[in-house]
Amino acid sequence: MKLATWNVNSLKVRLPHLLQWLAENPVDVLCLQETKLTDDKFPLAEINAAGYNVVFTGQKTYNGVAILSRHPIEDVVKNNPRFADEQQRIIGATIEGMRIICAYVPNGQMVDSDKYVYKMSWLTSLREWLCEELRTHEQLAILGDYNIAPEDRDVHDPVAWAGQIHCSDGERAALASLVELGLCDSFRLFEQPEKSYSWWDYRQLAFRRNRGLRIDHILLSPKLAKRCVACVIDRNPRTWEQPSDHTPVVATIE
DNA sequence: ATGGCTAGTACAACTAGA
Repeated sequence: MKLATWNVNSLKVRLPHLLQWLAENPVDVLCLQETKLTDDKFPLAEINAAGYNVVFTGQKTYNGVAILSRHPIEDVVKNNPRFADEQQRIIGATIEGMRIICAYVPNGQMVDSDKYVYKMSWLTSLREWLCEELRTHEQLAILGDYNIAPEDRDVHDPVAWAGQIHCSDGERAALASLVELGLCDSFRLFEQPEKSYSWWDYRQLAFRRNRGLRIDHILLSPKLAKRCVACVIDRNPRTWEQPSDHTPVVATIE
């Protein structure tokens, strides 16, 4: 089983990339973030034609998440039941006995801003909900754009980013508290190339200079982590014309 | 140098992303 996550930064613009990537990488499950589409505009027929079932929850202009699957999708949940949220940032479902949660964690904008406060309370509530979900689902994966670089090695310039948004102690502690639930960062189960990132700014040739952050993650429950044999970042779509600023992350479960 | 791109909304510049 291959599980993947990709922040597409507008599914309307990136649908051709999505279809091309799926044709080259026929993963079992793909979680999308930042679809930026209301549900009536979701490209259901195109995704079905590519061989995928899909569930989604979106809104105008911002946010929006979806789960694509080659297998049947059951027990769908939209948003965190413990957190009343106008913003469509979470969708979960059970696929082949695995609980799959697709999450688009708030950006936070600036440390101590209103958006940062929202990000932190969103993460606190996420932890509480995941704690419950883990009691009933031993095989659980939470995939998405966390908007948090876990460690300095996940940041191209740790000095410049020290204490900044995505790298602050509060955000890193919030991510660590998810890990304390028993979830593990599948990427770090394996030896990885140095300077591995999943996002690069559109500006100043950041991708060409590999000035990026690793903020897209696949966290696995202990049972799934034991079965995980690989986790890779696929930089290839970031080289395509008119790319998303994020690139896919793929975990392989045996 | 707090900018630099990109996408959405809507048709002129804004907000937002990270």
